Amino acid sequence: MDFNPALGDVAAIRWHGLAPSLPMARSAAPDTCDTCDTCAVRNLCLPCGLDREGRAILAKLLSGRRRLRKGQKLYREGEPFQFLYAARFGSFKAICRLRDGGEYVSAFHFPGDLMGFDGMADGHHPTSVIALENAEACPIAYEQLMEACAHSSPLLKRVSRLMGMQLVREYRCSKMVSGRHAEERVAGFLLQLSEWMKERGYSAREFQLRMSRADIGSYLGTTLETVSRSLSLFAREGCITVDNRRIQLVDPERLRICHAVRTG
Amino acid sequence: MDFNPALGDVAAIRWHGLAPSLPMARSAAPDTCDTCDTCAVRNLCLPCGLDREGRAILAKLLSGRRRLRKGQKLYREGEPFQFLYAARFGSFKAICRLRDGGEYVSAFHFPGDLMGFDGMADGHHPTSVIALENAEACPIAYEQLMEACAHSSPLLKRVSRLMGMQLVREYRCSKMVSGRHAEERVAGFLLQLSEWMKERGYSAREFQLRMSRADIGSYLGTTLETVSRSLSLFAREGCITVDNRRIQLVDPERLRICHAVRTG
DNA sequence: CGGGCCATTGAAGTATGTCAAAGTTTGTGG
DNA sequence: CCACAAACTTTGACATACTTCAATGGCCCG
Repeated sequence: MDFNPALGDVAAIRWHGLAPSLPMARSAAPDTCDTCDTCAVRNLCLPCGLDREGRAILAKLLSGRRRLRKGQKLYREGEPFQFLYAARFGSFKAICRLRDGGEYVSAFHFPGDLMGFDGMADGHHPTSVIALENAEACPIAYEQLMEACAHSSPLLKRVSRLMGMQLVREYRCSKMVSGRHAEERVAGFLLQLSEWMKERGYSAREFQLRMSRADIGSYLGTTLETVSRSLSLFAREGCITVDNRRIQLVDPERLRICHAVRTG
Repeated sequence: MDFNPALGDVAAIRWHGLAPSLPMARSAAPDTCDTCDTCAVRNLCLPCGLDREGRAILAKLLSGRRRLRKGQKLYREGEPFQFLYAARFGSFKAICRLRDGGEYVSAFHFPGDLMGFDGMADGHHPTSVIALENAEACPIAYEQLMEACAHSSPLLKRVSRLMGMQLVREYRCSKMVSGRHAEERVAGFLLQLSEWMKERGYSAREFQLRMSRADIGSYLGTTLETVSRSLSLFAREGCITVDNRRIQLVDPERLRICHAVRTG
């Protein structure tokens, strides 16, 4: 495969009328440079907690960004694993093909998340990652990152921690799904989303769903109809308001109860 | 908490009439020493692929073993994360408490697996790991391991790969569960178990389940009754034979079909 | 403005959870 | 080594939460 994941489809580069600029090329403008210092999510992402030296090392690993329009793929299932990607803005879903041709959503990613760890096992990505809206991600060459980790203990610690967080996120997901009724799953999903929004400085009470009901259903191991019905139910009970993809958590506490214990 | 995870319950040490020997103490007998060279699963575990130097570094990190009787805990939920544990023999389950007091099985572990990565995220284990039979695991001090990784690039690569495999295992599990009917899940579980047995040099066609039907049900997001019924069904159809916990895969190919597509 | 995607809601069928009872295996203590 | 108890497994009957199928309406993008 002579496909360079850091480059991607040419179509991905032209976007919103911007002049096509190769993402691997270092930008000429110094304020849109490839250090993390100006990034909105630097406190969630790799550089968080690193000293000046660690960040200098990190800066050398970063080279340009990948800009994606809604629906475009950051990487594809089966592609060789060469890069981790830090989500800069926009949101993403990871999908996984099943033998029978179906697909399911295995994860959602938001700014500050590191994506692509799944390729570490055997050097190929088992999932595809798709932008749910116009989005941008910073490719990080994995080999170089490991090399850098071998020289910078703080960087190694940071990377390990992020890997651990990825694992824990998986756990939390199965915890949310395991043995729970559909409504509890949807309630849990909304609460988790609210958490994520809060972490990123957005309102925890009101937010926009970036994914379809079908995506949510797939992620939660149920159907889009059940998701829709659950949302309608919560709205009828006054826990939330739903306006298409705009969600308002009117009574998060009650939603939490819905999540924890089955409502009668 | 002044509980030393590498030491564990004193009861865990007395086992099968063996003289109590502190697992942290280096064994006097040279052939039961703490290097990996004599271990049955060295080709699945950490040392795999490491050169002489890498293994020498690794040997210095290992100090004794944790011996557990059936039902005893290797580590507990909430405990500070200090060690990774390499499963040496026996099998394990990881359980995760839910808010409502219930528990669910989040993973099974077999010899060669590295356990405890989940603690990397915030320094505490979110799960407990319990021995399903008499078992032994090698504690590896995490801080020291990271330190060693900073000096040995091959070791770092090996550790990263194992972390990746852990992540992928999670993915595979959700893939097995996601959107599938109970029978397909059980079929998938048997096939995965068969894989694991084969990897470890045991028969892929005939093996003993180390876990209860309830454990399997919990792991697969269903009930013990459904697991039992699925097994009975497969047996009636001639795909497998079931003698309590002894399973024989008579027709793995047909089982694979049961796993992939719904049988009519 | 039109077409396609997405969301909502209803009705009906079914897979699976729940409850219960009986049989089996395993472990313990005399 | 045997006997008893506890834990586990199997199987049946029943209830129900959820999927599936279908039809309608809204939203967004070209």
